[in-house]
Amino acid sequence: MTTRPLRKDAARNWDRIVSVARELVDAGTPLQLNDVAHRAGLGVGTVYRHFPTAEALLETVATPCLETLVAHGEQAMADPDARRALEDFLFRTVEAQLTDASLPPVAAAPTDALPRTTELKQSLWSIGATLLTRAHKAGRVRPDLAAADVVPLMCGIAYAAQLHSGTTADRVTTAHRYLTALLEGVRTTAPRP
Amino acid sequence: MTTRPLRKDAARNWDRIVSVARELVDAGTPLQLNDVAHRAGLGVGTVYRHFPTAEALLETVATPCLETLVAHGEQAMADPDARRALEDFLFRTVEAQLTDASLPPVAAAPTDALPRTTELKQSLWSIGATLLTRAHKAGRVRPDLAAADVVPLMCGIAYAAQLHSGTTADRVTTAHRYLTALLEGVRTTAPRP
DNA sequence: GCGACAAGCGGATTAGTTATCCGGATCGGC
DNA sequence: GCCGATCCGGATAACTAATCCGCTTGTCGC
Repeated sequence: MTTRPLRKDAARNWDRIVSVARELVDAGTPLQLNDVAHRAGLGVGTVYRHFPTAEALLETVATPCLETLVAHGEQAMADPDARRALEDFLFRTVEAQLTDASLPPVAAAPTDALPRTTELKQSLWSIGATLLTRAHKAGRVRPDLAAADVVPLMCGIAYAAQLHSGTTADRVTTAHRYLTALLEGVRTTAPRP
Repeated sequence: MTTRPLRKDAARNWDRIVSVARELVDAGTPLQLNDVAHRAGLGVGTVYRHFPTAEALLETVATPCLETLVAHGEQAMADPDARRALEDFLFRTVEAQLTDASLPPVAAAPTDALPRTTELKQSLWSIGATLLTRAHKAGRVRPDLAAADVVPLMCGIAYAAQLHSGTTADRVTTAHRYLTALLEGVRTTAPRP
């Protein structure tokens, strides 16, 4: 059931489109397929054939980042320190959203254009759940938070940090602060005065 | 410098437009001025004259809620318990955003269409800052959070809760949980085990 | 009341955006 | 180098946003 590889020219165009889209995303410009086509030096039809909607293109742009996040998450599950594993994963998730503008809309969308996206999002979701459960079982966090809260909270924190003016680095710092405060609120040991 | 009152028919149309817009917002429909005009039984020109952009109309719809929030905030400043005053204010702010769909976009917008909106947002901002400072001075919260963090965090929490499926009431509960965890993370006294 | 003029109305029309469709070009296997 | 499958391109249709101006209506002085 593996679909045959694209014809050479089609593959080349696909790459061009995605790379133009990546640039636009990084520049903060909203993706408009006609615009992408023009910038890639291609006909509009070509772009619409490869990506029926702007969401599909955006998800394609976001895919590598999601894959990286999943990889890091799986790595974190090997960490013997359950609390640290959770924290690392959460921090990475938030940071990625601030660093890559393609992630927040993809993460927040209730429904996906590409099956692959759904797959990756589910992986992230379950990694978060596993890490949280593990930290909880190890007695390192209180049970105030449920597995279903992890991803939304990360999106929320990224969103909050995004509202601040300043550089991306500033926002990452801010998000880190928020995340720390939140984690402090769910830890089992009392903080030092 | 007070601008003369609207002519009677103009005032009536203004009301109609705002009330139609309110209904659309409550229904979760994005505001389209042509659509609003049609539903209000008015010409498009009439709507565009009163509200040059969809943002202006949305802000007008949101204004009463913002005013209520400001009023509650000012009331909270009279509470002798600094910590409780802060919590009340924060909770109300988050709840309002989940209850009224006009608030989140207005709160998050970096720039406003109406001067009145800017005014109200600044009030909210400074109320939050005051309450936080007061709670801090009373030794009830740690200085991890700055005044500039209050509003973005409330937006972020509302955003996170919004990502959950379920009824509005469910989301309010969820948001409350998030806010509690966050506040727990910045309190000065150690939580009970 | 009535006239005159400012204020407001309406919706046809223009500008801008999104998406489709199909005749023609290109590729790759033979 | 031929042929069919695959893919391209951009004209065009469909939809949405915003403007403009001739006509109507309310208000105010008499």
